Amino acid sequence: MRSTSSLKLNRDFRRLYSRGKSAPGAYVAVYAMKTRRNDKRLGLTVGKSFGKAVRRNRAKRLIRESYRAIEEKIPNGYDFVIVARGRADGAGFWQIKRDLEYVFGKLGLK
RNA sequence: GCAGUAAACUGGACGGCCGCGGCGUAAGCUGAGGAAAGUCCGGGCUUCACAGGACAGGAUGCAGGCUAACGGCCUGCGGAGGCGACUCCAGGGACAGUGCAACAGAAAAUAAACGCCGUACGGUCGGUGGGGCGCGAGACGCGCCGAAAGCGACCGACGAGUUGAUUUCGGAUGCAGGUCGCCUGAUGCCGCGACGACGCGUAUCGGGUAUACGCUAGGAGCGGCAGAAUGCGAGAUGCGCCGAAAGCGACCGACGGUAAGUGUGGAAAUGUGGGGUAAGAGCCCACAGGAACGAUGGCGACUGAAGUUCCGUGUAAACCCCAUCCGAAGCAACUUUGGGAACGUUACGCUUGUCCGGCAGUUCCCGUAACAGGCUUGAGCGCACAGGUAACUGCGCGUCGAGAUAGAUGACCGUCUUAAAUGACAGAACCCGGCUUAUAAGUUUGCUGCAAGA
RNA sequence: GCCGAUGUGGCGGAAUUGGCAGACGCCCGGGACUUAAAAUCCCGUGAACAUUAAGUUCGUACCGGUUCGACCCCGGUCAUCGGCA
Repeated sequence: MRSTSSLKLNRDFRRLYSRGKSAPGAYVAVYAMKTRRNDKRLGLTVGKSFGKAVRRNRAKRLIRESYRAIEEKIPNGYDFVIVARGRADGAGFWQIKRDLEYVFGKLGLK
């Protein structure tokens, strides 16, 4: 992803959960927060209760691909955390992508 | 063809385009599995100064072989199951010792409670064609009513309870109406045994204190034997009371013998039949069963002819004994790069216990340390040949097939194979060998049984 | 990744040298008391079948094994919880 780096530290995730703006969708939930950087950072989370390793990897890949498809339309200067919800298990690529677009629209960042 | 059994394999292929990890200056090349899983075993590798000994602790447990090693694999042996192909088995030792075996049952591992048998033993009692007195005409069988007894069953009640079949006694009365070698006779033993349980078993039923059948406990009666007085002769019979010598019998107790029997139980001292005995017993005999020794064969587990000796359970996935093996920790190991503190010659430490021996700088804390190495060529994979029943081994040729570090494989399409491909189980984290578990659908081969055909 | 522990009614929690499973408490249901409720007292309560009554079978996370007999002993799965950095 050209203009996006990844979030890795636990304290970054904690800061977004407690102080970021959030919006739930059918399959994913997005936390967003403004930063003073001039690029974007993204963290992906799939909880352990979601399923075994194969299902969690599948969900992460679909979300990452969906994010890549709409990355150009999202402004810089933000951190995001995308959380996969339990219903996303078994969902197709188009469903995830439409839901992600809807959620980002809800946050007014599209 | 149907049914089965054993083994092996596949787990879609090719391409376009937008993205991701690794290698590479670049072009480009390459990128999850048969289980990558569970972490149940075994190793490599690394560190603990050296990796030494003993105990504790743990693991394994038929034989021979394979392997780096194993609790794995192969081939056999023994046992169990199957008509068979074949499958399954933690498969050493219970005469080294200790423990445990609830309930039921007389008794559960040191047998003896009941029973059976014996005794010139002790005690209690019984009945009797016997003796005395009195009454008196019926008796036997069947049916009715009531009571009692032993044997069983049941319960929100455990009781003078209810109930089942059986037996005995009594009562009222009805039916019926007997007998000549016969009547009385407590009781015991042997044999047969109508009937027969709500007990036990089997079958049926969706199920039941259901139904059916069988068996058993119980059991009138019949036959034989033992049993006290030389009974009686046409009413020989019946009932009540008194009385008790001898003999007989029963019960209780004592002493001894016995291991046949006793509804239980997973298991009761090997089973059946006969002899034998006071009663009994592998006490003896026949047949059958088991254990030890044993010729022969096999490297061995094992086999087990003839024969000899013997016959008190199970449990060691209870403690235990025997044999063999095991130093510990794990890539978050460890190596490399700082700062501070403490203790110092038997103190600390040597990676979960104890002791002995041995060693010399060791230990702790902080930087939520950093980032690099460890990190992928290895007991590797494929093919051919040779050895071996096989597991496996040797040798030759070819080949390189992920290496991430919040963690890379995804999206959209096309073509082909196909019943379907929109995928069943499932994602490497130092690396191997196994085991175990999950798995849609499909393919191939060997073998077995049945049926048919030639 | 490594190490360890636990699993018994609706809930907590007993039962162990291997011998009657569900003690005890809470919740729940029914009844008594009350005008009604609370509190209190009494009774019941694992599941299925059968209910007039008596009863039968299955049940200690799941699947096997050892044993006459398993919550307990052994092996294997599953789930949950805790610890190490």
